[in-house]
Amino acid sequence: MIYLISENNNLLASSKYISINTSKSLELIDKCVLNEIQIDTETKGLCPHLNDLLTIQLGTKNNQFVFDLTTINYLELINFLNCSDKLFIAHNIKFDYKFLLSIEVKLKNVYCTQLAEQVINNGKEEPFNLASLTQKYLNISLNKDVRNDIIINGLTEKAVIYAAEDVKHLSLIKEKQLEKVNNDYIKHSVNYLETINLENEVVKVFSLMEFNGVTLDVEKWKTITDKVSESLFKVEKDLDESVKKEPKLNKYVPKEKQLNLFDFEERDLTINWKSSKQKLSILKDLGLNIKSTGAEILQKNKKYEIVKLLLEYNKLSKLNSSFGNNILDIINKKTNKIHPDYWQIVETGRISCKNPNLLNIPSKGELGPIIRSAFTSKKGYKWVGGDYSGMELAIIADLSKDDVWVSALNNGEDLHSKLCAATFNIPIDKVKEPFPFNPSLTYRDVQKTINFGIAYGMSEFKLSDRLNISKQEALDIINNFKNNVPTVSEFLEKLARYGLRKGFIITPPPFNRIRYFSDFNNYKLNETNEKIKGSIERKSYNTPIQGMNADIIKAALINVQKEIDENNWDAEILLSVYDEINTQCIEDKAEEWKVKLEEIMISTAKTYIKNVPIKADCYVNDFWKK
DNA sequence: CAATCGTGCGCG
DNA sequence: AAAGCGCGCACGATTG
Repeated sequence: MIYLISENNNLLASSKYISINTSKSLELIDKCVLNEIQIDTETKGLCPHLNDLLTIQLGTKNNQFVFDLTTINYLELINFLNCSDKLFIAHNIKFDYKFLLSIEVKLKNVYCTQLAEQVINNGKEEPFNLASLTQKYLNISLNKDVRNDIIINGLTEKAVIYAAEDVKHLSLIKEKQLEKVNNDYIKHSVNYLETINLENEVVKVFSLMEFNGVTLDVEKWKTITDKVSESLFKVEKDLDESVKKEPKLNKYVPKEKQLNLFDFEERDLTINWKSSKQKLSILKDLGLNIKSTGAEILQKNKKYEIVKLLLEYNKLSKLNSSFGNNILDIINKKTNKIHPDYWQIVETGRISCKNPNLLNIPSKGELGPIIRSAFTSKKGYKWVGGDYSGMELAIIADLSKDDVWVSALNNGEDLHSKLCAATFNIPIDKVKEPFPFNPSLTYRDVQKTINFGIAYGMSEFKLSDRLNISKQEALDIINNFKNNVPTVSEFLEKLARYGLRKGFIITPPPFNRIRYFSDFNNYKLNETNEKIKGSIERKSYNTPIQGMNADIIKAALINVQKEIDENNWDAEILLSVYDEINTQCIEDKAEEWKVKLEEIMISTAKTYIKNVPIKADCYVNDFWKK
């Protein structure tokens, strides 16, 4: 049965549903709903700050309630939602949650059928939109065409029925999903229910983060981007000039330009230095034997002036395009803040971010910290942020239980230096001396490359390339490394064997996040295909480590938000970048909050990583620091 | 002319 | 570029 709660006279007379008032409907809901209730919203657009919330639908399999917010007084409904301890089930709940925030509703318990589906089929190429799930699990086809109708025509009879339909099937879908989780547990001894719970908790934090947004100091940003484009322009001219001076590149200089002494144009060459193809052709004509124009290759040919300039040009060009004034167009007209879209689950369990991507804002080099400093806390508030240090190394130590790694971290030794001394068989006080095969690096630099690289399946090809040494030398170093930390090597190889045997890999307990390898079937068809095999092996190495890191940071976000809510901190989480959590807090509490934040980050990680110490460093500032 | 692909690089 | 993992974005080149 469909119930409509509306004051719209055009709708009230239909025989297809029953019209009742809010009190009566909430009474009914309380009576017929035991512990879970399905929820959905219809809105005038995608932005909770700019577009109105039109309806809220609550429902069970048998009864659906459509609240027409455009005509009723919904205070009572708000109160009901805020106080309810029931589990609210929705598909893509982050969307609805943000719109509920706009009318000051915060649901306590939620289950998102989309997130659950993503967890269950993580890595498989299966659709997870509502229509697909309804089809797949219940063999019912949903008609989604009416959605745009609501935006154009408002609530019609057809729309009421459609809106009700959306809160009819989610409970059953949830049931089927949990059945599948249970079956997988029986079949593979993998229980990723904990991951589903984690995602359903942390989605509330991501909703808040998106809703609250981040402040960008526009004037500061413009000053920086102006400086970048000015430098870019200069380097471009220098590049043009050096082409004109180089006889080998004569063909890029038009004849008439060569003779023209009174050239008043800004540029007289037509080379597009943004074009990889043109760059490659020019560098080849200059005499370089290269196959691509990536930074790593250019770095090795810096004896050419043009290459040096090109490296500088590429850097500035990247900053100018990817981190230029485009971002200003994304600033919300109403809040004057940036509200990015988080994608909550990528294959390893990490998040991603777009419109704009706040996970790759520059932090390195001369300009990085300046660029980040344009992200500020709001007036009267301090930016309180922090990050875990060496989390992935700690995870490797914790999971492998390798004596060398574990004891180094437990004794507060420098892991890179210690391993370095072992790999190269040199005294520990000599690790910062130049690496003989490539004196621009130290032994310790080389070891760092290995520690982060080998653990993810880096081969002698890449290592030799990276360090400018022969394949044999690289191979010797790798073997030496492996012999010195055999437990780490065994641990990683075990993961690779598991991945190749099962076609999926899981992150460590308690989360046991599963990741299927979509190319596993291709591997089974031809097990000698080293390309696919190698790829699965490397993903098997990397996923548990990167994934556990992601699981932990999500748990930390949940705990930080819990602390804010339970103890009424005047603070909010602004953004989380891999192993960073950034918040803002009212000025006079900021120092206290910093201590608390650090404490929560550390204690959260400690509940999952038990064999080695965990460090987090937090700070109080006026803006984002690196 | 729009859609898609390829290259390259920002972050961890 | 097959040969370290995970992303999103911009731009040029190609395709249809």
